[in-house]
Amino acid sequence: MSGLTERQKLVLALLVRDYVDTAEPISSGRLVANYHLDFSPATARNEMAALEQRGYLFQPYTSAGRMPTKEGYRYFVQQLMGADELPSPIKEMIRHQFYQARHDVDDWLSLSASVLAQQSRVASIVAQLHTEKARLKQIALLSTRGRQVLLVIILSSGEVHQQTLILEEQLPQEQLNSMAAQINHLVAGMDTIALEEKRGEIKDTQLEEVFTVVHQIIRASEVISSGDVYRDGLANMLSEPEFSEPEKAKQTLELFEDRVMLDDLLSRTVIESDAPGVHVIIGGEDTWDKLGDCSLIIARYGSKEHAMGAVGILGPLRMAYSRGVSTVRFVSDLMSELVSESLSN
Amino acid sequence: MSGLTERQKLVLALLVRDYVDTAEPISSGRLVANYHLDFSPATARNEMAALEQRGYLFQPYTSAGRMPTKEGYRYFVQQLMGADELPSPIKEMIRHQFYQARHDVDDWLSLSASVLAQQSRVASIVAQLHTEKARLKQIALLSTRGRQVLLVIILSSGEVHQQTLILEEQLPQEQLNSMAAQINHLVAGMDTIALEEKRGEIKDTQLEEVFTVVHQIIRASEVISSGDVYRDGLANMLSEPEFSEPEKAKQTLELFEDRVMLDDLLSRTVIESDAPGVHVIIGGEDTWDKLGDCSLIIARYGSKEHAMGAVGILGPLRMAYSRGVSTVRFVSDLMSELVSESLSN
DNA sequence: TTTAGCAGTCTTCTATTGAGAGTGCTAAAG
DNA sequence: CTTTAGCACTCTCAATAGAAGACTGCTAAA
Repeated sequence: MSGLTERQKLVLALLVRDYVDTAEPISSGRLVANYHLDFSPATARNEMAALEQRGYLFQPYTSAGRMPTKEGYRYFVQQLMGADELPSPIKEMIRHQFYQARHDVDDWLSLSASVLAQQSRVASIVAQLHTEKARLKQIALLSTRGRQVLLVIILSSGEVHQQTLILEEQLPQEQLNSMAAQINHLVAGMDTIALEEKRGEIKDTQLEEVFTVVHQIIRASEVISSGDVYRDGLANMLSEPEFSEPEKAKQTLELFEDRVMLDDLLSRTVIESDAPGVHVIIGGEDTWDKLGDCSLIIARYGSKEHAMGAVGILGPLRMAYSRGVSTVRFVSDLMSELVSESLSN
Repeated sequence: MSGLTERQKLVLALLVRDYVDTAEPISSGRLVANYHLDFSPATARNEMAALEQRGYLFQPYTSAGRMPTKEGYRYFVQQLMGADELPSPIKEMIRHQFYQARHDVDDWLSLSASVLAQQSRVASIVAQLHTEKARLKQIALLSTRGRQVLLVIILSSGEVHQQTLILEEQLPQEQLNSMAAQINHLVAGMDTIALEEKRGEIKDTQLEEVFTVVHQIIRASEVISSGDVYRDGLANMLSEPEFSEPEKAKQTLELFEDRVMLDDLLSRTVIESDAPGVHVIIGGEDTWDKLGDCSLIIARYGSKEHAMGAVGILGPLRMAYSRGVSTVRFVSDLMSELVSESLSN
C-alpha cells in the first residue's frame, strides 16, 4: 500500500479542518463548495471512499457525511498539519503576563496553566517533574505555632519540599536552628543511600524524627513522579459537544482528577521519551487507553539537567491541533527561557 | 399565617426525603404507599396543596407529582431534619486515616477534602483562612539554585507563605542567613503599618527587594481571604441527574474553578458570621446568587483566635442534607481537635 | 479519469395518537 | 368539620407513521 495522493491529502486536511470547526460529519458537496475545490463532489466522494478504505475516515451511518478516525487525526498531525503560529499581539500579551509574574517562580506554573486554557479553549495541565537523582542541599526548621514546625527541604535540583511537623514538645527557634545546622552539616549533598548510612550517628530523639522525615521525602523524590500539578480550563471542555453525554464528561473529569493517572501520563510522555519538542497523543489505545477519547498535547520545559516540568493541554479528539501545538510550544519555550535565565548568574 | 400542622411537617419531610432519593416528582399516592401513612392520598393531596400555597413545594407541570422548592428545603433543614450521625465504623475509619497522616499537617487538608467527597458523594472544598491581623513572626531565605532563593514567611498565626525570588546575583547561603536575620531583627512582630515605617531604615538594595516582597505578602494576608483551596469529588457531581444538561454542569464547574468566587463564598459564610457550627446555604438568591442551583454545607474548624479554615461540601439542591451536615460537622470537629492538639505544648 | 444523474438509504423532524400518571374538585361518609 | 372515594380533566411521555432532506454509491457518459 503506497502513500496518499496529493489530492487525497488535500481532502483529508480540509475535512479535518472543517470537522474540527463544525463538529458535524462533512459531506462531499459541502467540502467542495466551502473550499472552492476544482473538482466535483463526485470526485471528492471517490477520494473520501479511498480514505475510508485506509481507515482515516468513517461515516456514523450509511450515507451521512464523514468524520476523521483517530488514525485520520494522527495522519493529519504527522503529515499534513502546518504551523499555526500564535499571532504576535497574543504572544506579546503572554510575555507581558509572565513579565509581571517574573518575581514569583510559583506563579509561572499557574500562569502557564491559565494561558494554555485560555488560548486553547480546552483544559490544561502543568506539572513540575523531577528526573534527577535527589541529593539534599539543605534543610531549614522554622517554628510556626505551638508544637508545629515547618520543615523546608531543598534538593540539589532546586526542588523545594515542605512539610509541617508536630514535635513532642515546643522548642525555641534557636534550638531548631541548631538542629537544622546539625543535619545540614551531617548530610548535605547526600543521596538516599548515603543518608541511610548516617542514621546511626544521630542520637537525639527529636533530631532523629526530623531525619526520618527528610529521608522519606528524599526517597519519594527519587521515584520519577510529579510534584504539584496545576490544572485549568476544565469548564472549557464541558462546552464541547462531545461532552454533552454526561457519561463521557464524567470519564474525562475523573481522568483529570486522578493524580496517579496524570502522573503516569506525564512521566510516560515526557520523561521516558527522549525526544524533545511537542508530543501529540491522539486518543487512547493499548498503551494510552486511559486517555479514552481525549487527546493530549504536551511538551517538556527546562533542560534535563535542571529542575523541569511539563506543560500541556487535554481536549477532545476533535481539537485544533495546529493551534494547540503552537500554543504548547510557545509556552514551553517561554518557561524554558525563564527557568534557564533564573538559574544563570 | 401560622405554622405548619404536624401532618404537614410530616408530609414535607417525607417528600423531601423521597425526592432526594429518587430525583423524581413525588405523587400523593406514592408517598402514602411508601411510608404506610394512616391517611389517604386525597388527604395527602390536600396537605400538599397547602404546602404549595406556602411556597414549599411546586409542580413541574399541572398534574405531576411535587418537588421541594428552595424554601421547602430550607424549612426542612431548619425545622424538620434530624441528626443523621455517621455510622461508628465509618467514623473510626476516618479517624484512622487522619491518624496515619498525623505527622503532616498539609495532608490533613487534602485528606479532609477526600473524605468529604467520598462520604457525601458530592464535591468538597477545604480551605485555609486567615482572619487575624497579620503580624510577622519570622522569615527565612534559602538558596535553591542559581539566583533563585526561596523566601519563607511565617506569620504570628502560624500561617506559612513562600515565594521563590530571583535575585540580581547569586548569593551564598551565609549571606542570605544574615539578610534574613537582619529583617527578622528589624521587623519581627510587626504588622503592615509598622512595617511601612521601617522601610526607610533599609539601605541595601537586595535587602530592600526582599523587604518589599515581605511587605506585599503581609498586606495580602490582611485581606480576609483564603490560602490554598483543596477540592475533590468533582466527578461525583456529574453523576447527579441535575447536571445532565451541560449548561448547568458548566455553570457549576465554573463556580468551582473560580477562586475568587469561592473565596467570597467562604469568607462570607465562615468569617463574617459569628455563629459557630455548620452552615447550610441552599441555593442562590440575592446575596448568594453566585451559588445558583447549588447548596453549600460548610463549617469552620479551629478556633477564632487561631484563624484556621473551613471545610464544606457543594452539591445540587437535591442533596442529603442530614447526612451532609453530620459529615461536615464530624470532619470539622476532627480538624479542630487535631489543630488544637498540635498547638498545645 | 472525471463527472452528471439518479436510485437508494438512513436520519431527522413533525404530527398524531394512546396510554398512563396524577391532580383538583365534588359529594358522600365519618 | 375532617376525611375520603370517585371521577373528570390535564399534561407528559413513548410510540408510530410519514414526509422531507441529506448524502452516498453506482452507472454510464463525457
